[in-house]
Amino acid sequence: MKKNKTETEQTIQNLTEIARQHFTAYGYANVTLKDIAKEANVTRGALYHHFKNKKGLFLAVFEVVQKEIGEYVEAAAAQSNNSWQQLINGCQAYLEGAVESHNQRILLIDGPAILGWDTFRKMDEKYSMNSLKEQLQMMQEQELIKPISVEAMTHCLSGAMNEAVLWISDHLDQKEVMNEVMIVLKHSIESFRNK
Amino acid sequence: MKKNKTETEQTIQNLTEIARQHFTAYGYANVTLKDIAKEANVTRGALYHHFKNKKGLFLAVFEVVQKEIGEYVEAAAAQSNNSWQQLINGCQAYLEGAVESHNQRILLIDGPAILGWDTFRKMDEKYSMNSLKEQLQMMQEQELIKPISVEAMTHCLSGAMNEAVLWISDHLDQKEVMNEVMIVLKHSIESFRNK
DNA sequence: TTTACATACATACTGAATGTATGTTAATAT
DNA sequence: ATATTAACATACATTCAGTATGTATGTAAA
Repeated sequence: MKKNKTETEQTIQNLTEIARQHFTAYGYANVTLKDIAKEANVTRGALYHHFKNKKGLFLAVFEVVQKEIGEYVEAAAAQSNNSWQQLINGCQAYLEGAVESHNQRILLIDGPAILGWDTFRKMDEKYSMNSLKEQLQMMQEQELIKPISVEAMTHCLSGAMNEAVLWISDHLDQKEVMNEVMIVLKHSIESFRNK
Repeated sequence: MKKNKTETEQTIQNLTEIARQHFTAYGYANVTLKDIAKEANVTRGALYHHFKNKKGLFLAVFEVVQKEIGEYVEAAAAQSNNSWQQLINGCQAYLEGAVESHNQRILLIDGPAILGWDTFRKMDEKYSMNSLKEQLQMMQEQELIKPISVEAMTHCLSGAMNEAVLWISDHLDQKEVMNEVMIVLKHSIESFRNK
């Protein structure tokens, strides 16, 4: 019953994708591996063959989601060559990406709880938070930004955005609310400017 | 085996307190009701008599923790009669309270995941976030603060602080790191000032 | 080309933990 | 004095995660 590589790849991707849908819709605790396996037309045995355990499956999904958003942010930032504008673009893209794709639950709610804060932190730094930090770092080295702790700025901005995402996402007029958030963020960022 | 009211009260408080310790130390998913009941010298039956289910027990603990911190924040703010200073004091107190009491896990990690975002949000608004919002509201009405969305400011500040708490709490030099955060927060807050 | 082995699953079982239904005892209201 | 109900205990059902084992198939070396 051994399948060739592309078929195997397909099985894994199937499971990951279906798992993502389930985690997104119902939340980690309310998802059963049985249901996921069933929907993917395999048994739980197959699932356990490819993933260490339920947490392992979640981790795989989590990585996919973070990667997606990370790339979206980078792309948005790259559309300008003004440092300040890059920063703003990146922030806005992060909000948009996280809100629109309905990834909040995986990304911001279950993520820390299931993976544990330390793992979550490492992942977050690896993907989304890192590009923010590097941008700030770079701007500080160019003396565009005051000599404030870059780490502290990064965490505060990141935290503000994460909370904002959750807040925005349960509003009907998301565009409106997001604009309000962006105004606040712009003010904050502006307060870091070296005058 | 019906006990009088003070004894009953004691049972409930016992359970709540022991539960709090367990949730704090091990996290919601790694805590069993059996262990909690055992440590409180009752059976799970008693626990289920007083609390609807595991989530209900967690909710009770969560409320206690939030209330504690909320009061600490209010007290700190009340020590000044300058609006700006009240705001700063409140923020610092929140950081201190959340960091020092090792409540991060209950408050910021398991809270949203277990209670669900909507419940968590309501609780958060009821206790900690509400006083922040009212303070900002008041200051805006006095035209101390620019006409920016108070809600947006509140969420951004709150989010920044929550993330900061988690970041601070896995550092050895917490005082140092907290100071760095406070500098960032002060800058952000300052950017809201009406000039 | 056969043999040895690894891979990709399926099946069946175990164990832990939540939740529920029911029983029992003591306090309180009538 | 008695009925009722609160405060538990006990026993049972259920649901999943995880594990152990079995099996068929592909692959690579002898």
